[in-house]
Amino acid sequence: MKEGPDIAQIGSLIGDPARANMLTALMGGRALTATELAAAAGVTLQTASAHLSKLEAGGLLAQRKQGRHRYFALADDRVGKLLEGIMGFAASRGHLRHRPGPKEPALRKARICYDHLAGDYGVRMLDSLIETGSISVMGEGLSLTARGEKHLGSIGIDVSGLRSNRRPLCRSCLDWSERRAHLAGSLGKALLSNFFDKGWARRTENSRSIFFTPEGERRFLALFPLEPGDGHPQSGLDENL
Amino acid sequence: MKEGPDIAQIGSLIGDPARANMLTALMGGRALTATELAAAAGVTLQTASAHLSKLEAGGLLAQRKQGRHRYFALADDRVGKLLEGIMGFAASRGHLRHRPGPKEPALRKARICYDHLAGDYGVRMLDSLIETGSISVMGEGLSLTARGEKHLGSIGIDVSGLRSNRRPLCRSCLDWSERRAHLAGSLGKALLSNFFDKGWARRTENSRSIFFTPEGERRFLALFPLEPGDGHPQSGLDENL
DNA sequence: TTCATACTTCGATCGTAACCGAAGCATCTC
DNA sequence: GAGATGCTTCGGTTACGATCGAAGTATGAA
Repeated sequence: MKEGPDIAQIGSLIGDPARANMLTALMGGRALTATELAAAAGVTLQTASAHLSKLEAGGLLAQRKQGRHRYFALADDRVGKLLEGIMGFAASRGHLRHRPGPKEPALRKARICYDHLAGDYGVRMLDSLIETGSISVMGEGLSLTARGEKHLGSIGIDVSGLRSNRRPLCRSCLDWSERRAHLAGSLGKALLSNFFDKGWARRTENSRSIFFTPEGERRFLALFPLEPGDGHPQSGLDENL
Repeated sequence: MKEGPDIAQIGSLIGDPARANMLTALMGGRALTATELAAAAGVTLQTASAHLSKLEAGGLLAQRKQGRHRYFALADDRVGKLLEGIMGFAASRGHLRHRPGPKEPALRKARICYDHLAGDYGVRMLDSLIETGSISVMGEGLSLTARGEKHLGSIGIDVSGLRSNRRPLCRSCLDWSERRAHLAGSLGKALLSNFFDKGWARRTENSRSIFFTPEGERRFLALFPLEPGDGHPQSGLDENL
């Protein structure tokens, strides 16, 4: 039969638990050293080294040498999208890896998805942007309105600068915990960076979850209000789970 | 670390060559028996049976008993989308499973992707629909215009009937061979069925490729004309590889 | 009932890949 | 230079899962 691309190869790359743990850790968006990834995967350094070689040879990872450290990161955002897609599918089938632990709620509330905000807060942000007319929904796609450009400009997002980027401005990304869409693309990245810069939120160690300060949380919720009782303004974006 | 859904489990399901062959064969859209799938995977019936049990337990396959046959199919179109996504990724990394063989050109020209048309012809069809104003592109999404509804109605597609369906009407699907988008969704399915019903094209045995009759090919190309020299009318849809 | 077909289950084999200890190489610090 | 840290390579063990032969079950045909 031998038809089409070899899905078995990348399946087996993702299929090993140690490698899957590494990839999941790297979904946090920042580059990690081999030692950190070994800890994340729960294996020794030698084993991790072998896994990392395979992942790199398979085109999933990129590495950058820096002094005596070797930093690994996802090769590009297509890898992130692929992984989030598989996560969404796995979540929909109930293949959760764990009994819900103490870190689970934080992860569902706000986490990083490659480079943008996901989880309850991520979904809320997109919902609010749509509800207030900053982003319009067209079929499966999203586009920033003139009103939205002004709105985001007022909080310090340089939209025209982002437009010159090759990467799409708005993109929807299916959230595995909420099973609805959140905002990806260069705008999604810029918004999350903005929150970090302002000190509203920060990354947490060893986890994809994002910690909001009380003040940051207050400001975030005020900036992205939601009409009470109207939980699902995203027409056509949440049907695919 | 143990965060999020278990991507390793579904990765390992897809990661075995025999199972990957089975899934690829089932991307053809029709249900196959265990014996047929064993042949497709190149393993004995006992081995195939074990694989099919795992795939079903993992939620990738659904089975239907019919007499003494047991038919297997992809569980739903989300599985198809997941697989096509992985195929697209694998193709972009050059993980082709084979040296290009004799069946390869036919597969690139026209093939079935779960239930709709893919390959060169699939991409052409969407390009033409966009160029003639039947479908409009909005960000990453697609929507059928009033003009398009009339146009397709004239060839026997009942668009209003499709709209009542829960499944989205238009959806773009990334084509692994062309690396551009083709039309999925209920409309994509309806169009391919229409071609089959009219006798323009038919499925081929043991392959995902679609055979067009000379007459059908002529009609198809006439129905979906393309401005010469304008190869890439899809703005924003082909950037993601 | 008898036979054939379609498939599953059992049991055993076998190959591969994950794994780690130990040693080796590279880079930084002092 | 000496020592420490970060990582890779080598070699050998081990465990898991893919595989198939043989036997067992279910459905249909004669």
